[in-house]
Amino acid sequence: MTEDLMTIREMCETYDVTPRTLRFYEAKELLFPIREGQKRLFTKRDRARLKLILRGKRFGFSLEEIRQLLDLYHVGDQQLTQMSRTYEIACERLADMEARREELTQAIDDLKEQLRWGEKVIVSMKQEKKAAE
Amino acid sequence: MTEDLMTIREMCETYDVTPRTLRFYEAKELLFPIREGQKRLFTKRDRARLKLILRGKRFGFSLEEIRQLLDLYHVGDQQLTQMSRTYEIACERLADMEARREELTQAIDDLKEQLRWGEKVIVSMKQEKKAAE
DNA sequence: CGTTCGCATTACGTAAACGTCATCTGCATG
DNA sequence: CATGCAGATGACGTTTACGTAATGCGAACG
Repeated sequence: MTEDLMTIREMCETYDVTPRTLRFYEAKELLFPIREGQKRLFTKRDRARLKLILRGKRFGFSLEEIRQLLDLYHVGDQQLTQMSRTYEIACERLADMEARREELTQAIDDLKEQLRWGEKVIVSMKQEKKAAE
Repeated sequence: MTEDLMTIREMCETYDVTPRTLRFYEAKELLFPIREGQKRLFTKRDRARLKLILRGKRFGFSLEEIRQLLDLYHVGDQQLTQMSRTYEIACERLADMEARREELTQAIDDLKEQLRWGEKVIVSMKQEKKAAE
C-alpha cells in the first residue's frame, strides 16, 4: 500500500496539515519531496522530518530554528570537521531542552499550587453560600 | 529604592524587553500599570505577570493563551461560577503542560540517541583518517 | 470527448507580535 | 529661558507562518 511514498493528500490526512503547509515547508527547505512529473511524493524521510517540525512548533521554535535542528538528524555524509561542529551544536540544543524541561516542571508546580489554592477558595465560597441560605 | 513601583525603563532593563513591548502588553490587557500623570508605573503584580508572560512565550503560548492563563493567577474577586470555570480551564492547561513535558522528554531522549550515534560516527571517521595516513 | 479531480503554481491577503518613526509633553537643569 | 531627556501617543512598517483565491494541467471517468 503505502510503498514508502505518500501523496500530498495522504500526508495532510496523516499529519493533519494543509497542502499549503507542506508546500510552504518545501519552499523553506524543511522537506524535500521527490517529483513524479509535477506531483510531489513524500518519502519516509520527509515524514520523519515533518514529525520533528510539528514537534518543534509545539515548543515554540521558529521554522528557521527547526531547520537547523533538522540538520542534526541527517548527518552522515558530512566531513569530520562539519560533523564535529554539528555534534557540538546538538549538545547545546540538548542542554537548552533540558533547561526548558526544568522550567516547564517549575511552571507545572506553580500552576498546581494555584490549583490547590483555588480549590480551597471554591470550597469556602460554597460554604458561605450554604450558610447564607 | 524600588518602592514597589518601577518606571518603564527600569522594567526594560530588568526583564530585557523594549518599552514598546510593555505598552503592547498593556494594550492587550496583559499588564495594568498605574498612571502617575502620563507615566506608567509598574507594580509588583505587573512584574509577576510579566515573568509569567515571558515564561509562557518560551513555551510557545500565544499572548492570548497567556492572557487566559494569567487570569488564573488573580482569582479571588470572582463569582463562584466564574471561579469554577476558571478552575476547570486551569486543570486542562495543567494537563496540556504535563503532556508537553512528556513530549519534551521524548524529544530529549531522541536527541540523546542521535548524539550517541553521532559520537560513534565521529570516532570511526577519526579512525579512518588515521588509517589513511 | 468534454468534464471533473487532484495537484501544481502564482500572487495577493492576513493575524500575531512587535519595530520604527514622527510628533508631543512635562520637567529638570545649566 | 532654552534645551534636552524620558516617556507618551499614533501610525505605519516588518517578519513569520501560513490562508485564500485565480488559473493551469494531466489523468480518469461517464
